[in-house]
Amino acid sequence: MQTESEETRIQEKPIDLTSIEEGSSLSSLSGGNRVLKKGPWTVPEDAILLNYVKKHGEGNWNAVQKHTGLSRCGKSCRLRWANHLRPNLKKGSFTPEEEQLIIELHAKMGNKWARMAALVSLQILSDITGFVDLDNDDIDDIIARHNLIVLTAPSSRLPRKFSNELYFFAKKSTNMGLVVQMPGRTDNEIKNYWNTRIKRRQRAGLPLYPSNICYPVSEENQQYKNSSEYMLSDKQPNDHFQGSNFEIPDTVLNNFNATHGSLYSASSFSDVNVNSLLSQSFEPQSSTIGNSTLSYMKHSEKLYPTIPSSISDGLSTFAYMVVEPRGKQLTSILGYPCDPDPRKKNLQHCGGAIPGSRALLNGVFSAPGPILGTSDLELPSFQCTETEDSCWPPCSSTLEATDVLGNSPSETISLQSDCVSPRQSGLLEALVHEAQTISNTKKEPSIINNVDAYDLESESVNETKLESQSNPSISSLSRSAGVFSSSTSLISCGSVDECPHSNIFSNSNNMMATKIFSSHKVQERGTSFSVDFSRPGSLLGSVWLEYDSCRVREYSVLNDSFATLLGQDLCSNFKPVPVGTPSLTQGVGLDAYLWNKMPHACQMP
DNA sequence: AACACGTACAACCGCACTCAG
DNA sequence: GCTGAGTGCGGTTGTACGTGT
Repeated sequence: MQTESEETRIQEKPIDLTSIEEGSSLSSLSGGNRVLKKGPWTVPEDAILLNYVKKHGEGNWNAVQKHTGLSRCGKSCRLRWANHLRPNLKKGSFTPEEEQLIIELHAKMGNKWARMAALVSLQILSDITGFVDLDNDDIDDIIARHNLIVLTAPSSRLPRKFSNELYFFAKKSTNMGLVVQMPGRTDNEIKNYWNTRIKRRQRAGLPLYPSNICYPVSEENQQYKNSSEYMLSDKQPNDHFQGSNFEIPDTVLNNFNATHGSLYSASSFSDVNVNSLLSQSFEPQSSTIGNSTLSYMKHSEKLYPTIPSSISDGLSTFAYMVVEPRGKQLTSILGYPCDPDPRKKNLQHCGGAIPGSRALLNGVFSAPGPILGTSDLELPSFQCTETEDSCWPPCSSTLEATDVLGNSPSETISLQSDCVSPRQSGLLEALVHEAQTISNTKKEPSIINNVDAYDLESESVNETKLESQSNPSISSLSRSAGVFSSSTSLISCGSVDECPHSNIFSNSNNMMATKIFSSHKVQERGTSFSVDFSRPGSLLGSVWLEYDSCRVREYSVLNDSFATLLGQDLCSNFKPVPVGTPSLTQGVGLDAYLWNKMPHACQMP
């Protein structure tokens, strides 16, 4: 927490490293006699770190000092980023619902702050979107009973670089999918909250857990310890939760089904993406990508009445991408103040780009983001709040397409695709197909990524033209391609007819092999699905696509995250769950994998 | 106004884990 | 298999702020 006086003091400092180092009254020596500053971060330091992440992405924090001269150790940089600079952090007081959830989670999990943070963030997602009303139920049970496929992992098992705020949801038998990067609470927040709460309660002589938290902590924790897969364990210790009446609002789903639409949701599609845009201004804008222009809509429900208000209400925090069915517009609904300007509607067919995404294209990309020093950002943190519509608003900046590795924009990716129709197919399925397509066509050396030709009406997975650069990662992903799908359409990642070039972005340098989850159902029907999760664009990028331009570059660290999450070895480790295999998802399709039921690679040991 | 105390939060520290070489 | 770098997590500490006396 930075006080006003402190902030004033900080802002008086010039933004140069000298001042930072000179101001290191609290400093220590590290290796090489490098003086490392301790204590509160200053605005210049934040700017340096932000700029670094913008250029290089997350990770390799120790390199920050080397590359920027910032007198902070890598751990400090990571912490600062994770707890304050990272976009989509929800700050402010905990809501009663959050508090209740924390209590429950702590009763079940103990001091697993990071994991609790992820789950609390999930609740936040629920609150905002209305898509998943967790209603304090056990999340695993919810996921199972509602046929959700969830790609998430307890943060402790997440591979490196994977944002533990990143979740993927897919409602089976629908065309809906959610890819969400949680506007979450940090573990530190929850930890602090809990500690203060404990102290308060202890001081007041109150029991640690309210009476409605009836399961003993020790027992739960013991079970938790015994289960390496708590989060999505087969049998949760609190099975009494299963009696809860959780329901995903079918109306939400039906609305989309009615239009054969699909929904993506993402609050932030890339930490780095957004972060990279921090220097951008806040101004509504449209984006031009190739021949396409992206538009942002402020009031999505007006333009797209099928979007439940509960969802649209959350657009200030989340970015949603609605993928309309074939013959309809592909519309991006971004979780930022969108421009209802009808003049920009003509751009909708071109799909969308996520503000802040690094999915920068050859065209002009609208990159929303606060400008340091020009926005009313809360200092020292830049995180969004639920109600901050101004968080990551569109801006009229043009970003040079530069990937996380600093590759030049000229290193573009040529994408070609036949139009995708999400009808009768889920985005995920389309993605699965995409990966397969990649696998089948990876031999084409000149282009990195493919674009799906995914005729959902016929459920054919042909007509896809993949032009993929000869890339080891592609090969890797192809080899590791597995299946992650259900018999029904899960996610429609495709574009529409008007968008013949559904492009997925990929950073060849960061591309990782695919991890694909297989449904026995899929295998039963012999469908060879494969999802290129090394190109999270398959999950995400496909909706913030460049449609007209055939050359795209993937700058999304989110993609990296997905790729990392999905890893490189899943396929090899993956063992399809046999039909009839007992599952926690009793009565639920086995393709609704929970973590402990997912392919091994999903279960980070 | 000054002080003490409690609260909230940022940041640091130590340990453990992962992964590449 | 070993080692070191990088990273994540939980515990702890430091500090600013609010409030009551």
